[in-house]
Amino acid sequence: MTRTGSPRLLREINDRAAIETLLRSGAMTRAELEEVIGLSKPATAQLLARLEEDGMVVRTGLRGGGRGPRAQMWAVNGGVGHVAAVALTPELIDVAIADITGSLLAEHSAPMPKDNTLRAFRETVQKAAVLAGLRLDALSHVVVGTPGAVDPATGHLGFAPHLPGLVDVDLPSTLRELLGTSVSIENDINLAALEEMSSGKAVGVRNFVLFWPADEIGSAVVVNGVLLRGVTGGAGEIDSMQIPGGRYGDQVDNEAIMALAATHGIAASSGVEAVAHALSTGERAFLSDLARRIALGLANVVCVLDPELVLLSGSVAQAGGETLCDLVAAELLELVVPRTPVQLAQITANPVRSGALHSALAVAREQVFGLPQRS
Amino acid sequence: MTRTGSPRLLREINDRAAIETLLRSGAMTRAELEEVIGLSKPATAQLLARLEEDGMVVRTGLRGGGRGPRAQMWAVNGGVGHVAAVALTPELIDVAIADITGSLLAEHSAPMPKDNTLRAFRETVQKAAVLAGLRLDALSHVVVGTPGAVDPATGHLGFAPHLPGLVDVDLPSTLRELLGTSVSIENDINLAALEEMSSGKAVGVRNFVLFWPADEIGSAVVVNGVLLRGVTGGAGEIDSMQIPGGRYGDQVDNEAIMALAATHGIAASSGVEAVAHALSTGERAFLSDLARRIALGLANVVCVLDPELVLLSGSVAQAGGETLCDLVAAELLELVVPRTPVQLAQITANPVRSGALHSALAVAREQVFGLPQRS
DNA sequence: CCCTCGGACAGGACAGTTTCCATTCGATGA
DNA sequence: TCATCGAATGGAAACTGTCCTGTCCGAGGG
Repeated sequence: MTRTGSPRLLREINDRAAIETLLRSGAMTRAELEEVIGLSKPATAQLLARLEEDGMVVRTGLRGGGRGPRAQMWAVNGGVGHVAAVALTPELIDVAIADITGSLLAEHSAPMPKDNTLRAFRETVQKAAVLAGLRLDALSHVVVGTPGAVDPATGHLGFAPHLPGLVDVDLPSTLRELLGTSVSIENDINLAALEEMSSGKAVGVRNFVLFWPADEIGSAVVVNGVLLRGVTGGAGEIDSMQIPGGRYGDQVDNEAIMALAATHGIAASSGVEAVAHALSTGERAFLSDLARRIALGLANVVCVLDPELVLLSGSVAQAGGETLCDLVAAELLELVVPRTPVQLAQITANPVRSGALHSALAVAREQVFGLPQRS
Repeated sequence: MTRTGSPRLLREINDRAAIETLLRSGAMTRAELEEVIGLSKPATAQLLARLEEDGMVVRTGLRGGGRGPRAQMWAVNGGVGHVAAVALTPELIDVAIADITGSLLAEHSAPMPKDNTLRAFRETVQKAAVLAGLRLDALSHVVVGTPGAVDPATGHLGFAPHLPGLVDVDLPSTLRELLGTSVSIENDINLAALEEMSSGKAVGVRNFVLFWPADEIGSAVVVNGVLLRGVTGGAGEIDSMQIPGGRYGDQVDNEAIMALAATHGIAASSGVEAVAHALSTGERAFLSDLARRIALGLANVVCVLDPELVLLSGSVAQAGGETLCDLVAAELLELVVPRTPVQLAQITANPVRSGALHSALAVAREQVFGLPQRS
């Protein structure tokens, strides 16, 4: 039940601390590592020697400049593990390969075919691996970011995935066999939230909600620094939330936004276009109405979670910019007691794939080093 | 940043494991303790001798019955710390005193006065302490359970507290000075959830929602085994949630339930009475309507959190019993994708004070033993 | 009377700390 | 320009702290 408590445990604790430090801060000298992990000189030296013996760390040159001899620099050996991150959309299969330190080794993408989806998936990942000089079985872990969510009980992809050939199967098992590696599947919005948390607006924020109005609406919930997935993988799937006027999804999805725009005399072929048009022409009434609708649903989320921050992301939010964001914040203030700040998400360049990469790194590091996940 | 990693750390780890085990399982012999914490016989003997020296553990008699010599029984010394749990309602100040092992030492309650609330509070707690043979400053920690929630930023009690004399002050600081001890204030529904989690229907459930329709409605949210409080202390305050028909609170509070009952020809002086009456006369239509209203709000909570379980508690839910519970579950199934089970809460005897006691014990144990965890 | 179990002691293994020494190389001053 | 100093690196030996294995003794029950 409880930990063993033998001296061996100390080794593990210190080894993990050292590798974690080297991963977080990059290459450093033995003296710097001492400082961070709090071990003495001989202990740190032995630790590094042992990890080098095991191939876990490598020497990466000498540091010059200061007084005294040039200090040996140490870094985690990237070769001990590799990961793949895949962003799946109805249009594209987008793959990135990195080593365990997080260095990007290769990128490759291919259009999503009409059929033979699985085969195309495998070939695209394999091509990316080859570009990185790897075989598929060299991948420690693969994270696939996709619309919809996987129910852990069944492995089926639920919540309107729009991905032909990937429904009604146990997707994690299927992909695991297809690639011959450990695979996990994560909701795309969740991954975007992960990315905001590690290098966007939500750095250091332990409780926030990322709201994503696009073709489909959805959200990601982070509680105590951990992504909330839900028992059936459906946490944050607020499309079916009931607000005054009916289902939330029916009021802020693409069609609803276009319809709302039409009532304000704005003709547009998509919600994004309508918002962009309204913004450029200074049509505030439409944006206010839209903001009120968005805020109605957000208010319910804020009631339940009382988060530190609400982030708006996705194409519609980005089109609306700070203007829409401020309008939503003002409407939200009228509806709920907490004065939750609303901000635009920061990451715009492929947040899903970046988040998948972070997620894959966390899993692979746990596999290879036994590290519990950290950001 | 990272832990020191010296051999001394092992001591701490093992000491904590031993005390945690003794707290969880009660008195035991050295051999039994060995088994649980995984130390050898001499190490465990030394550990106990050292803890006895420090006054942390005591010998509690000998175990007989088996072969061989009678083994010494060891237990945590309850005298190293004491806690108080207070349940505050508009009617009553209800205090319990326990030692750090959780043994109840004294109970005492007094009616809530119209004014001089703070003085009455202090005197009631002090009386309880005296009954337990203690002075106020012997209390390691006091947890006060109350309607409403404390905003950590201001210390003010928000969300309709109904407690005269306790609003518009920095309540934690005020009470801390009043008692001269460490005090924390916790929402009553949150404490009820804590109690369900430690000895009710939610044992082992890491993600659930406790819904509490009574005079006021509210809920508690547990995520990853941790109570979610929210930045302003307002997590779970779903009273102001917007559902079709308006504010959730206006549709399922006491008055709304009576009004709804009236439309079904049921005259009652309270919501509880209306529900009880409907149940005894087999008036299903009213209960169905009520269940639908309740489920509408719950559906939104389930959308956001996708919990493993929804518990219904509070007087109205208890009056409705399994019948109402099943009706709510059925309605919920129509509204959301996840098939979240809905159950009646189990703890009916003063769940708030019991939860406060657990909470206070957790804090005091961390103070006294440095234990990071909750049992 | 013997077997079993609790308690205690001794020797050894493992991990890390302290202390000391040799080496290197920029900085300082003659 | 060159010698010297001092700071920083790398390594080795001796010591401390913690726990484990093995052994022994004595007290009870069967």
